[in-house]
Amino acid sequence: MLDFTPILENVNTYIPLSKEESDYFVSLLKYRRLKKKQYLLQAFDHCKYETFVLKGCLKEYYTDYEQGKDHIIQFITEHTWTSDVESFIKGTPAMLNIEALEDCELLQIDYASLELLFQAYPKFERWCRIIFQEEYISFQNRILTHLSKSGKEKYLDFLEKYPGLMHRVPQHQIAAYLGVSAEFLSKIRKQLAEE
Amino acid sequence: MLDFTPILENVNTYIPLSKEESDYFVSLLKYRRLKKKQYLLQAFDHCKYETFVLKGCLKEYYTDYEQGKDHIIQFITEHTWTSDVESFIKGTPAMLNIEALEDCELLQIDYASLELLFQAYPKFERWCRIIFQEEYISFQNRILTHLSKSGKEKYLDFLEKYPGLMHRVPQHQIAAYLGVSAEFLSKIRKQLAEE
DNA sequence: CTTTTTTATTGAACTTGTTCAACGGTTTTT
DNA sequence: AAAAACCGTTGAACAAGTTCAATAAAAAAG
Repeated sequence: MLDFTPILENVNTYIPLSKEESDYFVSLLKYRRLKKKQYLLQAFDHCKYETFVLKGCLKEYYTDYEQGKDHIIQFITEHTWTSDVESFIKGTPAMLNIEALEDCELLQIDYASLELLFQAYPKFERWCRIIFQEEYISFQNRILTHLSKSGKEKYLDFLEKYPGLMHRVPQHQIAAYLGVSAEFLSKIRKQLAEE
Repeated sequence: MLDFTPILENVNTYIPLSKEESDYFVSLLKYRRLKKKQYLLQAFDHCKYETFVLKGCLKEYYTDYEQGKDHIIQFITEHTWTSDVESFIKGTPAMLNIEALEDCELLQIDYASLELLFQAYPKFERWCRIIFQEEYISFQNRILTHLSKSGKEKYLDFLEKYPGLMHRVPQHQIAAYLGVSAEFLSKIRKQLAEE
């Protein structure tokens, strides 16, 4: 039997839900599993779902075909949401890939269901607004980091902000998140170890 | 007499408003002028307003005291919104400065008024949610740019995305937005001119 | 258990971008 | 009208980060 506690807690942090509201919300969710290396979303497809991670870890990234390089926008771990927002909302082809780095358990809601939810209980608009505000703030901080910090500083910040992720994700992918080459990250770590 | 057309159009893009809703919204707004070089917000103050720009141009930036450098998050021009979102919502001290680059005319709404508005007409939550979604997408693209592009490419992208701003804002501030030194931007421009 | 694939490290040569200092030309301010 | 502050450019020396190629270790697949 499926445990909806984590997702309900996630919503309840921002808007208190009645039994009726919780039940309706839960009735719109679909359960899905994904094995390591499988795609939740591929670039150029239409992103049909907002996805909540119950278990596992994924990466959301952009592939630059000219350079032949991946750039990681975000790692997505337990109890957070992911989607290609623009594709989800506007129905345009996705720009991003989302791929499982571990076996995952997920809950998904599609666009039509979300609109039903908003119409039935407008307070969910508020919840969604607050989620986006939070993500906006964290993207803003990420931009500041890129504007002002060296590779070494970005790496140290990452360790503080996402403790444990370093041992869960291959190092060259951390590099693709920080915006440095895999080789350079290796040299940063060597230098830090020598201190 | 004040012209509320631009701000009402801005809202109406996302949610259609009745006369009553428009009137109530407008009644909550305060008009304000700012001269060039004046602050709309200073770091460590509390950001009390969301601000809509009727006329003029501002910069939103973070001052790194260790390095003694400013890093520009965004230029804000006509018909867009600005605030230090985290400070506005959570009441914490602002991290950012917002300063007029030209004489400005502004409309402002404070936190209490915005909550009144949300309670009176929940559809404004939707509007606010969509605004944040849009800004989220544009921040995401900015991060991708920083992950994948050289100084020259970032500059060319900037010219395309914000035509005219180059001639409205001092060049060294464009550099502080792009994340390169003022001298290097000058060299990029020289190189482009020679082609 | 063996093969293949993925991952991390290292060094050398190279590229991109920074720093510093100097200069001349505008704007502002007084 | 003079002085001060601001702005953009340039060159030389330097620092940060990339690329490429080689190597070894670890993990996944057969």
